[in-house]
Amino acid sequence: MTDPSVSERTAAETATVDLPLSEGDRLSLGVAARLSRYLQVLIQARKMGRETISSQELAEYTHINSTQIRRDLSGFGKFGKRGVGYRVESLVSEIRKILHTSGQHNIALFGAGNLGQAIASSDIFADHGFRIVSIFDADPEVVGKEFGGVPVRSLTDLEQVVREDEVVVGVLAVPAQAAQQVADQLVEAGVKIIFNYSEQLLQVPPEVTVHTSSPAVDLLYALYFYLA
Amino acid sequence: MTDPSVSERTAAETATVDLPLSEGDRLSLGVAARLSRYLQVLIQARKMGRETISSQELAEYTHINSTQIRRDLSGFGKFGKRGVGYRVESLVSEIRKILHTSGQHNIALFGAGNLGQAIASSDIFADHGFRIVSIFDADPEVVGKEFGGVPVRSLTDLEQVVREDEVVVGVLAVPAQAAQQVADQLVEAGVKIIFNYSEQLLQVPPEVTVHTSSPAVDLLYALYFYLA
DNA sequence: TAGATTGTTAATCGATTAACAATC
DNA sequence: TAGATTGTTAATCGATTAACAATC
Repeated sequence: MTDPSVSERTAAETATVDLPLSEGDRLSLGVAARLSRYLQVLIQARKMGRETISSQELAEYTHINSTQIRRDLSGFGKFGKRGVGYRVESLVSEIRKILHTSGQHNIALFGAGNLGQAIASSDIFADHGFRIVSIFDADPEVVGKEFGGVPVRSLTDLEQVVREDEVVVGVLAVPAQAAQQVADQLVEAGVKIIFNYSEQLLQVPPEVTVHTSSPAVDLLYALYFYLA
Repeated sequence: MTDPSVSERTAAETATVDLPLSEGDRLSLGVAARLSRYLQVLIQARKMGRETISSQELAEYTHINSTQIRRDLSGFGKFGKRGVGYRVESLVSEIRKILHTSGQHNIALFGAGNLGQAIASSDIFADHGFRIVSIFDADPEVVGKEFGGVPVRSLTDLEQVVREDEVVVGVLAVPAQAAQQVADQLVEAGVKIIFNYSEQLLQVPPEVTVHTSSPAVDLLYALYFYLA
């Protein structure tokens, strides 16, 4: 609807439609997904001390065509310098503004097993502005411990933590057979985004978004192009 | 190029072009990605004892439009039954045939820390026909141990294992600062697909595919639609 | 039969790409 | 200046969707 590339328009229509996206507009699924991926690379490039980056380099790391990257970005402003590229630091903040994710967001982690501990002690979420406020585990033995500086609590505290710490995302690193029950409790507590690392297919109301992580599926996909 | 939906064709062209994809054709990136995701849901549905599934149900779990699912599948044959849906078991094997991934594929895992152990002891890869033949770790303390029945070996054995066990994928669950070095060794050994769980941006030759896992990016994306 | 769901068409929308002028 | 890279156009290709006949 706000795509400037649509052909077969009258001149009059084009004049109004080809304007850049105004702040209030909602991004298309594709644009939001791509901007998120640019951000991933930019954050890491910044860590490595890079000051500028070209659309060509972004293309290599994201596997997204460089023309499309420039096109995506130029829809929101002139962020680059011809002959130079984009300033990493400023592009990070521009994309965060566009995605409305400049702030800090709180998440709750479920499961203090190997995967839960790996997540808690990595800074993969922290780098993108997510703070793990609590780890929940069903095992009384681990409740009270800490991983990556985050305390492990009992599932009975779930609703209170969600409310008091304004948790917007629940990350499930629990066994498949426990996943649905935790999801139900998260839905009950009002959480609208569930990130599922278990293999369980989760049943949730339509207003709740479930993202199921699927490394094996990603592998199958990569493998196809290797085999074909 | 083999898309049956392209309009504006002459009748004569249509007659030859609208045929289903022949076995030798290479799938488009999009189709291959979607088929992989159908497979993920089907495998899990089968685990749960489901015998049939409708395009509508597949749509709910994959967030892919149900018409597109039917369209994707009907390009390869008439797999469904009107009024009933698709037989889970047979659809699994049909999609595996299309993706050329009916066989067993060997992978090597790098890093025996929390994440490595979590991967080794889950059956997320096994469910999709991937076998972890070896875990590699730089720490001599853990070399010789086993996780999920898979032995931990020294990185010096890398080339030999890749050759003898026909490893096609390397999965990196190592700290960011160790990732590039392992990637270099994998490239050296001839591995063409690297699955990167570290945050490191990897430099590899063009014939090697790197997939970098990015849970935080997926979260940012989900969050955008929650906030907007 | 009645209800459900596939397979398919037709129309529109968004993604992709090559090409290149503008400009740092 | 010369080289590099953005911003933008124009054309094509693939994805998306509604709708519905076919049929289980």
